[in-house]
Amino acid sequence: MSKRQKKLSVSEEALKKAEDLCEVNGLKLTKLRKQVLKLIWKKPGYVKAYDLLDELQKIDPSAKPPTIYRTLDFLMENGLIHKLQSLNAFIGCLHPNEHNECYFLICDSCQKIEECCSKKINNVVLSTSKNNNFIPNKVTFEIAGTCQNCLN
Amino acid sequence: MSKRQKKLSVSEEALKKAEDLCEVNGLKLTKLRKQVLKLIWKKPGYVKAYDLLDELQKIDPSAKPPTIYRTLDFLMENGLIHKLQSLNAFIGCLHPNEHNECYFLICDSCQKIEECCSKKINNVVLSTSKNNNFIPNKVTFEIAGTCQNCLN
DNA sequence: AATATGAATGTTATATTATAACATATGTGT
DNA sequence: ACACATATGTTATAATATAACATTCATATT
Repeated sequence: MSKRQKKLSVSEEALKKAEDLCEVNGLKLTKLRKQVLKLIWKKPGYVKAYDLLDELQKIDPSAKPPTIYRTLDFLMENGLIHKLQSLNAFIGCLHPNEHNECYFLICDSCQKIEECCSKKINNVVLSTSKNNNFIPNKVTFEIAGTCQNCLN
Repeated sequence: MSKRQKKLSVSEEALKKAEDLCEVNGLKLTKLRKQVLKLIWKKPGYVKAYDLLDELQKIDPSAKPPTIYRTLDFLMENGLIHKLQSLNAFIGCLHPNEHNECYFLICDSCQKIEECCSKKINNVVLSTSKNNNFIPNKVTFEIAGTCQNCLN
């Protein structure tokens, strides 16, 4: 990386990764989809669908619930965002592509989310699935609690 | 157990456990709460809140959404049922009392749920929480996929 | 028994989350 | 120019959940 190259923000980097990933996989990251993804990354922590809709309507007044939900579906299907099932909320994915199982540490106090990946989790999912003759498809693993910061 | 003693069904046993647990802990398993718990156990697999409401209204026509949701809250708080976050659905708990972490294998095809508990899961939650200086409070762990039965 | 109290339930209204169904536009290949 | 598939627009409504306040009920105390 050259010295002159500006360091990208997390959000910019996420956008760039998304563009690359779509390019490579022949997916269309349309204007709408890019806008929504940007809005998701704009807020720290997670976003609710209807808050997102409010934001989007500032840019595009014709946006309606299906606009958001369809876009969220696209982004989820392609691993660019995750849904937090215990919160009915959405969050950008830090590492689209590289998906093995990930899980989330959700701070009840400050609403920050830590996305984690671990072989251990993956192993537990695989081994326990195997023990139960179960073929896993989609894993939801969310741990709510209190983060370091909020303990003090 | 005497030879004459009838073997209890899963549902009957669950009700009995619930009664005992409430007795011991000074909780009131009111008529309403018992009715709802019975309805939850009546169906194999999971139940949706509004389906439960429909059932309850057959017994008690005055039942309304808060009736159900308040009762579900009581049952959840006291470990008698679980909420499946990825389905917005509820299911009776097989082993109230003994709660360490449990997780759910959810068959997408037949809607059957396997509730599992494992030290491994518990360990993973603890170790990864520790690594992140995170104090876990509530764990949501749901694996959707296909069960043995549905593979054939 | 009368009364006070808190917990549980009843009741009305509404908030929040999500999708169905159909219409229109847009991009791409022929 | 045309056909086709995909994406978006639009209207309506379904599904999930809670707030706020009123009433009832159990029980503990007097």
